[in-house]
Order: sequence, then structure tokens, then C-alpha cells
Amino acid sequence: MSEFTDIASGELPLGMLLNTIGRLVFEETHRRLSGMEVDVIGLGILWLVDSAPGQLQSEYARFQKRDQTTFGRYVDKLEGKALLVRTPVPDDRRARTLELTSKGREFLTEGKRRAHAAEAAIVGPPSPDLMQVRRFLTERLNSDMLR
Amino acid sequence: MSEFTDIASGELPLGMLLNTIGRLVFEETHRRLSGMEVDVIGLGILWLVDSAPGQLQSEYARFQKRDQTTFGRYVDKLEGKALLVRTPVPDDRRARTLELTSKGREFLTEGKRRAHAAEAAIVGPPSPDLMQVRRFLTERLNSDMLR
DNA sequence: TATTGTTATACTCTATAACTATA
DNA sequence: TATAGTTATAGAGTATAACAATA
Repeated sequence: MSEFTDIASGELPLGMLLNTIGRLVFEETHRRLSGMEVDVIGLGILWLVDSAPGQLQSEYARFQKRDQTTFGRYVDKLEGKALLVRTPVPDDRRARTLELTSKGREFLTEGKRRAHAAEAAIVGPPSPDLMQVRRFLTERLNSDMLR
Repeated sequence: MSEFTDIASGELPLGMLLNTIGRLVFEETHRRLSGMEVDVIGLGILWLVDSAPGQLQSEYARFQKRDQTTFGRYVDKLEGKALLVRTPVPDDRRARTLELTSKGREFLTEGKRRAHAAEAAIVGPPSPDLMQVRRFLTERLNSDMLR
């Protein structure tokens, strides 16, 4: 495999890098969440809702740059596991806000712990470099340039 | 959406960051490669094969941390578009090596250009920060710790 | 007319299992 | 027994289209 060493230090397409490393982190996290029946995406939704509870489902979907349908399907699953609840909005009878259940908050605590362990297994322990990567990606996610 | 601003500067799960940004880059690249019917992954394979031609198909799959079946299916597609060729190995009649066609090399040149434009649309123009992110991810991909 | 959300549907990515051929 | 590769199949992620209810 040493034939590839030089290649990898070149300019790999960022899309491929994110895809590959992302897939590895995803799989590792999934393995470590086994028995909990929630994957990285479900965990990310719980985390998001917990951090800013009571927003509209569509607001969360928009923030995650995710299609409403796709997002709704995840919410179905999480609601089915009683990790969060949909609450009707009195002012707007189309809308639902989201909120974690106490079971959901418990799950989130343990889930985050396991997710961080999984990350460390793939990208190494917390470090200034890793923090910078995280910061860069977070800033881009927050950018209004996207969608 | 400003309700989320503070959240995003917190510690989002890396898996989710990679997944979300990766998906956006993937989709944008796909859009810009449209008409060429090759996505980021196909492009990554062409790039890899071009950089170290004549290796076994299985070697490339291993380097990309990708299942043989999945990798093989991409090779099918690329071969179907005459962008690369499989060549039997005289010494080992089970094995095939991969190599780009001249059409494949032409495609790669243009494809890389478009992929970089797509990346810039999502994560911004080349910058020291972006380079560092790329370097970090590349190093992790190269790490023997994985798989 | 536009928005919130769901249902039905289809497509793609990915891997597992089983297999052939070969080493 | 192990490896290179393919075929068949299934599961999960994702989005589009069509729709209902509401604003």
C-alpha cells in the first residue's frame, strides 16, 4: 500500500475526504451506539433540539440543511422511541414544535459520550488541530451562503 | 434561525459535521459534473488510479477503506463509460489491474476543475484554514489505525 | 399563493452472503 | 485455506411529487 503514500499527501478532492472520513466516523459511532437504535444523524437531531428546544420541526430541518421529508422521517423514529415529542402549536395548527423527553435527555448524555469515543477512534483524541477542523466546518455550516 | 447561532459554536458531533458538509459538497459537485454522469466518488477513483496506475482493483478499494463490492460497482460504471479499463494479470488469473483511458484522463482534468469550483461554493475559496482541514483529514485517511 | 407537514414512491449508496475461479 | 472478483439481495439515506390542512 506504500505505492499510495505520496498520492495521499497531494490534493485529494475535499468531497472524497469528507465522504470517506465521514463514513468511517458514522460507522464507528453506529457500532458504539448499538443497542440504542439511534445513529449519528438521530443523535445530532436530539442534540440540536436539546440545545434550542421548542422550535418548529421545519426550523431544525433548515438548520441541518436537510430535506423536510428526510428530517420528518428521523423525527418519526425518535418519537417512536419516546426520545422526543411533537407538540401542536396553538397559534398555527399546521405546525409542531419539538422537545426532548426525559428519556431523550438521558439518552443524549450517554450518546454524546459514546459518539466522542467513536470520533477519537477515527480522527484521534481531542487536539488543537481537530478543534480547528471542527471550528472550520461549524462556521461553514452556519454560513448563510449555503442554501 | 438566529436561535441556533450559539449552538453552532458549541461542540457539534464531528460525525454530523462531516456528514452534513460532506453531503453539501457531494451534491454541489454532482450538480457541476452533470452531463458527465460521474460523482465525487467516481472522480476520486479516477484520480487515485491516475496517480498510481496499474495496481490491483482490490488495492485501490483497500486504500479507499471501501468494500470490494461497492468499489467494484463504481469500476463497472466507469468502465461502462470507457473512462478506465480492467486489464487481466498474466501471473494471477483472478486479478485485474486498473488504468485510465485517454478519455478518462481528459475527463479527470475537467472533472477536477469542476470539483474544486464546487468545493469553493460550499467551503469558500482556498485558504490556509481550508488547507489545514484538508491536511488533517488526509493524514487520518492515511493512518494505519483505520481498518 | 405560500407554508407545515405527511404519504407514497423511487433512486442511490452501501454492505453481507454466496459463489466462481484461482492461488 | 485464503484471496480476487462478481452476482444477488437487502437495508438505509435521501429526495421528489402529490397531497391535506392552514396561513
